[in-house]
Amino acid sequence: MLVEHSALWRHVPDTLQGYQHCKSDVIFPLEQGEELWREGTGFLQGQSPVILGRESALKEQELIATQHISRKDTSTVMPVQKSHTPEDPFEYNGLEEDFTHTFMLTQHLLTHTEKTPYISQQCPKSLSDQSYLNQHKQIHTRGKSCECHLCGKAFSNCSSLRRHEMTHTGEKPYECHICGNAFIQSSDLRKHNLTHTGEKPYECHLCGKAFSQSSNLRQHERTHTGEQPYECHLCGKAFSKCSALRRHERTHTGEKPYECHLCGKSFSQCSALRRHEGTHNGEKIMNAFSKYSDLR
DNA sequence: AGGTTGTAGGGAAAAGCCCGGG
DNA sequence: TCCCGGGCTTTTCCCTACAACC
Repeated sequence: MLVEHSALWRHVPDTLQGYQHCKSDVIFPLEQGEELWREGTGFLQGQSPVILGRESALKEQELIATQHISRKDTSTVMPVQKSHTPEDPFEYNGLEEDFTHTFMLTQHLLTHTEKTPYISQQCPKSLSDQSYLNQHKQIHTRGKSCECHLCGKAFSNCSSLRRHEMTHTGEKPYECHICGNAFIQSSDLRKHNLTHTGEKPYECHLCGKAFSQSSNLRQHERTHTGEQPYECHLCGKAFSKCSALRRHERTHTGEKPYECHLCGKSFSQCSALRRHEGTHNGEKIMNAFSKYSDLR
């Protein structure tokens, strides 16, 4: 099974994350051997060259990750898994070590690929990875004084850091009394509670449709505005949401991750597989019917 | 013509994480 | 410092429509 791109994407520092780029904007060019970053001309021109100046390292990283990362007890059919929990570790075949977070694994992988440490120009600190260094720079440039010792990310106050550190430790202090799901932040629990109450406080002013989360409303509003911020860099076709772009990109790559367990035929979309499986059900019914007829 | 498939539009639900303000 | 609300982002699953093909 291929590692999902989120493993790599999570590794991209915030200097990228504020941008309206689907992660495939970054990953796909890498797969095609393109440069994300060129001095003054890169498609993310104007951002820190830190990330994109190391496209070769990223390519190598993804290649290695693709070759070595496997999830324990993976299903061969399901293409993408939910986010990973501490109980759901990643395994690096090369060393047979478990990593509770994908980013830890990617960081670890870099220890095999990069030899030169990255030195902060503002302090004596040296870091094993340039994205760490990028995070670390915020301490000097943005007055962020609290730094995560695990990933290098910097925060303006230590309570933010403590909360962030829970993403590493797996600590989730806010638990739902109804279903037992736990969350790092109280606001996340409140958001979750709306799924139990059915409350939908966000209403579209154009059609009145209501949503439980503001982001779902925003997604919906694009159906009114026609906004399509996600563009395929191969054919130029644009989509209103990132997942639609990623689905579309499979038409270029030929990737068909959904396989029929009855006939082995593969499909690019889950719903296409399900529809196809219905044709087998029709066959089963016809077979049963003909057997019944034979008996009579 | 009808069945099957490829593709895309859009909805729904949910979760992870960060930021800024009180 | 902590809590809270808001915002951004992503993911998965689903249904459906339409066109093309066999």
